[in-house]
Amino acid sequence: MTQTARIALSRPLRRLFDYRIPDGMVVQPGQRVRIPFGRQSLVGLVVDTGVQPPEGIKLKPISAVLEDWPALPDETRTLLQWAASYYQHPLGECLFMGLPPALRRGRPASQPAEQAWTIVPGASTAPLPAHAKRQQALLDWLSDLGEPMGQKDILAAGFSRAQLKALADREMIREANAKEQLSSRKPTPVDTLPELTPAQNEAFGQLPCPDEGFTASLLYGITGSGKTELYLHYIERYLSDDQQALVLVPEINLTPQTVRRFTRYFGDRIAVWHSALNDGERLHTWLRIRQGDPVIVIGTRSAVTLPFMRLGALIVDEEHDTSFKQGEGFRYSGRDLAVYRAHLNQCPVILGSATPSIESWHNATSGKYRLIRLEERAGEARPPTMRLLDIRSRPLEGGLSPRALQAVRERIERQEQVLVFVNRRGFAPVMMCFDCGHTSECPRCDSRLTFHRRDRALRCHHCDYQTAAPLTCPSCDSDAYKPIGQGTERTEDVLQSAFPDTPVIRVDRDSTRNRGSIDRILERVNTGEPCILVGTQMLAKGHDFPNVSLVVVVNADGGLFSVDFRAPEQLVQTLLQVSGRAGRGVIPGTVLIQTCHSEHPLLNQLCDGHYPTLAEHILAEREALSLPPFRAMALLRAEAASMEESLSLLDAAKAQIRDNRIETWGPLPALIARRADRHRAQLIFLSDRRGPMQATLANLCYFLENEKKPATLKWQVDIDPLETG
DNA sequence: AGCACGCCGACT
DNA sequence: GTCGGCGTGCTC
Repeated sequence: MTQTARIALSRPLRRLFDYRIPDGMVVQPGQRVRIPFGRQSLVGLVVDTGVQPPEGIKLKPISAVLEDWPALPDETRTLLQWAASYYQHPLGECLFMGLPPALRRGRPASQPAEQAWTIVPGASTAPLPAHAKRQQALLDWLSDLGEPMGQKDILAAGFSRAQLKALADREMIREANAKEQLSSRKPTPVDTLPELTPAQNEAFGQLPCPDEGFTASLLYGITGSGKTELYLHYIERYLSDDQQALVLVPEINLTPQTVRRFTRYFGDRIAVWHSALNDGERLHTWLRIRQGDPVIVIGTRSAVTLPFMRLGALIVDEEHDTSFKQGEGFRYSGRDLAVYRAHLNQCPVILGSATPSIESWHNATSGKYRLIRLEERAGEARPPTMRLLDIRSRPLEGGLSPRALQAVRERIERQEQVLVFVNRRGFAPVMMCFDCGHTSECPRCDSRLTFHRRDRALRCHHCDYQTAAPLTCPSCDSDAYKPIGQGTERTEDVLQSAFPDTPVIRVDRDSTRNRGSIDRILERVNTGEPCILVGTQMLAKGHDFPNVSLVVVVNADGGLFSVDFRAPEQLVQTLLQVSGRAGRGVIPGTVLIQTCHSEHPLLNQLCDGHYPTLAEHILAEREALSLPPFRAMALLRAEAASMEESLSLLDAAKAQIRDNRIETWGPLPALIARRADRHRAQLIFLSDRRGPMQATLANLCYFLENEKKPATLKWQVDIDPLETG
């Protein structure tokens, strides 16, 4: 009987292809192979062997195996296969996510050893021409070191390739071999961990012991309670010297500061994984993990697909953060995959947050996860006082009420720092004509253009359209054509003129576009000098500003009356997170929340600062409406050149649903129906049971893929969507 | 996704 | 008369 293999390709195809295994070739699942496909030669991943190929097809043979071990180890492969069916995404694309780009392209799974140089014994005494000063300096330097030095470091020290070559030609230095390089690598010194506070110790005692196997825990720790210390201690205490660990963090939290904090205690065991790594760095780290080096990976969501061989613990920090869910393509949740991964590896997973997602809170309070509470701030810090400021019919300057400005003034006079938070969601500055009411709209989207004062540009935040802001109204030519609403720039200006001697630092996507700029800002704030930070979401996330004593929320109302069912959850999380930036040091913190709805129950509960109450409130609402987490939700989105095309595809999809356990809502045009000249609509699915829903969606994808339709008509499914607008 | 084959407009 | 536009069909 001929040997066969079922193979996945890095293509958006919802099917696999069978090949013949030539005599003498050994192939197992997870292995990389080279195969003929049509008239091209591709890299494939073996999914299964000994399969029954479809009838009437002549199998082509596998050309070669790329290595004799599986590039995807069993758990990683199982994880990605599960994810492919859960998220209805083509298996091949999912599996190839588990490979670094170099391996996807078929490059060898080995690392070219870094070129290093070492001195030839006795060479330092031999004479060099007197004019060869740099060569002499290099020779002396290497001689003093007495061990091999990487070429990168030599060049970084100011020497040139020419100087290296000259010395090599004189046979005074030579290339070091791998063994010499390895033995010369010194472990970085590590500090001992600071002691835990009594409250932290109490929580620590409740964390799962790894020999319990799989456990999922929610660590609910208020802002400033020191969750990171707990993670550090957990790894230190429970991870053995030969085990690997994964710490997932939101993109924004993976700053050099975070990494430094871990490296201080774990030295060379720390490896980072995020979108800014280049292909060489990715390959290097991937190989380290695949070889079973006892690394502790700090990474963003895609790190969950790394080929861990001896995973001992998983931590998801700020687990509520929406950046754990990929927003396009393979729309997976890194947090949810981490939980499944822990289950596969039979190891603990800890989800940490001061404002847990409603899903996780539900899992914890219903007993599916263990709930660990840490409700005391570490050190001297006390929770901040939160107050609502009603701004109905109050004069505002740059969005700030007189009372808020007065509060800022008091803090600055006391040499403290202030954070002004602009919740830009639905509150961006637009240009409006005060004579005819004209507002500038994007020609390609159903949205208004945002005014950027720096370069007097009008930009669309939903596509890449931009244009110079006209000086007079484009409709009636009136001079009364002015920006309205508050953006960070306007608030920044008002604050700067009110406090000319105090630095006003704006932190938003525009001011942090350059690499490392956020880090420079953080360092500046950490000097403790009085300053005013003005910014968006970015400021809400996990940073520690010990000298900030006042947080002003310019407008809290964006999420109060949204059509998106997750808006209240996200509003509460954002406001509590940003409030948590106040009073982390010894100075007590105050939070002022400006609102036009000071009687709103959600905002009033928020001022008690007690997240569990809010979470229970939101959960009760979700239950009443049979929304997640009480029912599973999925979304089918469509976009096309016209709304009719989008809606008719969704109608056809809806007609395919015969299972009465699945409820459908829609199809309806999206909140922003036209975006970059594409007309978007969506169909929502809800069900009590995940199984039937998954089966139905799989059939639906099969149907839609085989339905012939114009090339411009695109569709996608989103399981557990975060945005339903 | 590629990459082919295939059938209609402006060029040496 | 040809080069080339991208429509649709297939890849074990």
